[in-house]
Amino acid sequence: MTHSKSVRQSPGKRERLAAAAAQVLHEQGVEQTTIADIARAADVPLGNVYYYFKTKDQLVEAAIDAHAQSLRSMIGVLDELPAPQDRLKALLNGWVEQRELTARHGCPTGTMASELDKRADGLDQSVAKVIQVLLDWVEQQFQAMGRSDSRELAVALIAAYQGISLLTNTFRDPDLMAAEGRRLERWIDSLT
Amino acid sequence: MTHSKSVRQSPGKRERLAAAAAQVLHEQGVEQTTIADIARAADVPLGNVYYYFKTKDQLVEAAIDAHAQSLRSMIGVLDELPAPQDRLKALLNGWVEQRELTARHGCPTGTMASELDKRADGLDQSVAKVIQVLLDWVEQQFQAMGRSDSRELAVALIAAYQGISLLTNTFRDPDLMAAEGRRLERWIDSLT
Amino acid sequence: MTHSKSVRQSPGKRERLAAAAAQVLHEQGVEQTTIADIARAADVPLGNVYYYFKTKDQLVEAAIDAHAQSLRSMIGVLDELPAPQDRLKALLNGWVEQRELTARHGCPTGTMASELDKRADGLDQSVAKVIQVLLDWVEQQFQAMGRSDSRELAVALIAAYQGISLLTNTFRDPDLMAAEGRRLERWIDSLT
Amino acid sequence: MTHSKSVRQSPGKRERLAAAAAQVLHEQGVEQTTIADIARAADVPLGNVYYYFKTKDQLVEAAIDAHAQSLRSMIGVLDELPAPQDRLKALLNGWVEQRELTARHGCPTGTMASELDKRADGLDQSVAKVIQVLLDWVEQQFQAMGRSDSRELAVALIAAYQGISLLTNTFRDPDLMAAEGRRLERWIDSLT
DNA sequence: TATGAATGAGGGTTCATTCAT
DNA sequence: TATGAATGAACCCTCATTCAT
Repeated sequence: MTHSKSVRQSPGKRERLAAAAAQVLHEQGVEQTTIADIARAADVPLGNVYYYFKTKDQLVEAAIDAHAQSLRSMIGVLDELPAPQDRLKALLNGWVEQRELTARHGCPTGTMASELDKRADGLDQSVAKVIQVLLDWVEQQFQAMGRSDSRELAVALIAAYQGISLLTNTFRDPDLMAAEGRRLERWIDSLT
Repeated sequence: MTHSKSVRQSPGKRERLAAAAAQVLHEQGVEQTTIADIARAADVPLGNVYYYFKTKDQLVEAAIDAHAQSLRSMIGVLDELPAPQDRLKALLNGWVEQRELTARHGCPTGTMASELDKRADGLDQSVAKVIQVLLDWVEQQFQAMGRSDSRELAVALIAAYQGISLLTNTFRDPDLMAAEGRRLERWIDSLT
Repeated sequence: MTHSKSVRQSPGKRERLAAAAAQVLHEQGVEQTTIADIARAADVPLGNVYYYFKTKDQLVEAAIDAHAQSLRSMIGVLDELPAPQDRLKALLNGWVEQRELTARHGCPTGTMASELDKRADGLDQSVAKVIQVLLDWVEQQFQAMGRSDSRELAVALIAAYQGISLLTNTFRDPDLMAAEGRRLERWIDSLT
Repeated sequence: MTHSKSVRQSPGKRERLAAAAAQVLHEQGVEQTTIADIARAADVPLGNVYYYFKTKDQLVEAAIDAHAQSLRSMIGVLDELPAPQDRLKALLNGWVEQRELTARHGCPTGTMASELDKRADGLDQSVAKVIQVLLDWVEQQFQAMGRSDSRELAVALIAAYQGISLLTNTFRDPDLMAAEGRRLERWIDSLT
């Protein structure tokens, strides 16, 4: 946000850093990742990183923001679909499509939530907000389907995704995600 | 199990360290926990830790073993119950009873699986095995209930637990676990 | 004085920087002050500072010069007074009037002399010269008062001021300066 | 204090570090001194320093304590003298004897007070306390001499010392201290 | 076995200075 | 001249691991 007007600087360097942070932090975890790792991934000299982000935490925050952003854009696409059931199934579809990545590193938001919870800073709240956004959206879909227990169903769906992501990752088996995706699809159909 | 032959050494010091490791690692996460933390929690002098565990990884392994052990003993208790449905519901019950702890630190095994996956060592495989044991047991119950899709159902149940643990922890809301527990109970009933 | 020929450049920017340096360095000390601090205080872009001053040392030098300048102008005012005793008492007066600032940050010249002595560069000599100027002027006053021990008395007076500045600052008590000012006034009266 | 009982450790390492800190910080100033400098001066491996002092600030505090300690012992010696005038003159004597060191680095306590004042931490208060001790002791001597203005005189004497230390250091001229010492001796004699 | 102490390899961060425009 | 950005050397501090007794 802050530097968006400046034209002099290598364009999008801040964004490049945020994107690199999002990727590397997902792959290696927050604690295992050094600022030098992120700098290298973004092809930015180490010292220069601090021009854009004053602390490692701010880089983590930026990575979370990046995930939030891609979540919002995904939701934007899903909202194009007319029927709420189809929106939810499209969401499932996206998850299943990402199963290889998930098998390797887990759900980006979920692993971060898990790891950041162990720390004193407020970053865990930032991740919580991201998940909340998705939760709210899913709830709306169930509501649109006429379910009065929409909240509970939304929690169940997100939990199912987070849980299968963890198993997919732990066993490094993308098929787990695929199978659970099909099961959840049937479950959604059964709710109408 | 390990070292059961050596009787000479200070009784249970190794076990005390393993137990302390299990607890502290759950509370703080692997990366955030120093050997000194564990030594202090076990009331063992720092230097002495290395007599029992040559590396930090071995301590982590011992903590995983401790979790495996308590899982086995839990399974032992559950197996007393005659009906597989009741066994599964008792399992659910245990999860719900632990919801406060889960809200604070997540599922011990799940958070470790998530964190250890980011590391190069083979510790992630150790956690995977622990989860595998539970998975297999749940599968057996579904099989005993006459379900041919027992594996898929087992995966779904464990995933649901792992996922709701993560949400419970992220939002620090034990009620999430309670509600999902009730929902899963109904789901199990519906499978007969 | 310096650069008075160049008229083209943004008027007084160099002076603004020197003045800002003098103030901020007094408030924060040389080591605690970054070039960015001075740039901000002078409302000059960081990079631009280096157009006027090639190194931090040169900025410090400029700050010292600024203090020298204000010392010279003060002496100019004092010299208007006809009697040397009155000139010295007016000097005391000025010190006492600044006691609040001194309580907060000490004597600008004294604290710099103290800090710069610890460094390898020749800046300590620059501060020494400033103090020398004052010392010489005070000596002249005592000489005009007919004292043959004028040098010793001058040293004593400046030392008393530097010392009480340090105590005033250390204990953050401006009253110390006020009381010592009165005492020194009586002392001067006693010398005639 | 804390480690005084332990016999295993290289005896007095903590003290060696504190002494080295006191010396090096006096010579180079707080900001100019790195922990590595102190470690080298004490012949202690860098990392090991942190076993005894958790932060640089604690090392500075230890150095201040060392100065306080030597002040106390000096006072102990002076108190042996029967007459308060002689005690004060002996104090002066000690200052004059140290004039070479003072010319090179200033008064250890004074320069620290000056430098630490610029920092946010509470270390300045620690130095203030040290000076306070000396101030109180000097005041007692003047009181014993029957002076009702003992506090003011004490402040004046300490200020004179601090000030002449600064000048002695700034001009690197130990004779300044010597001359002022003689002058203050006469002054004390004149007060009886 | 037990224990305080020692070691050293990183990691995060700061900042004077330089660069490119 | 003006300016945001880039660079890299240093510094403080942590911690797994080893040592000496």
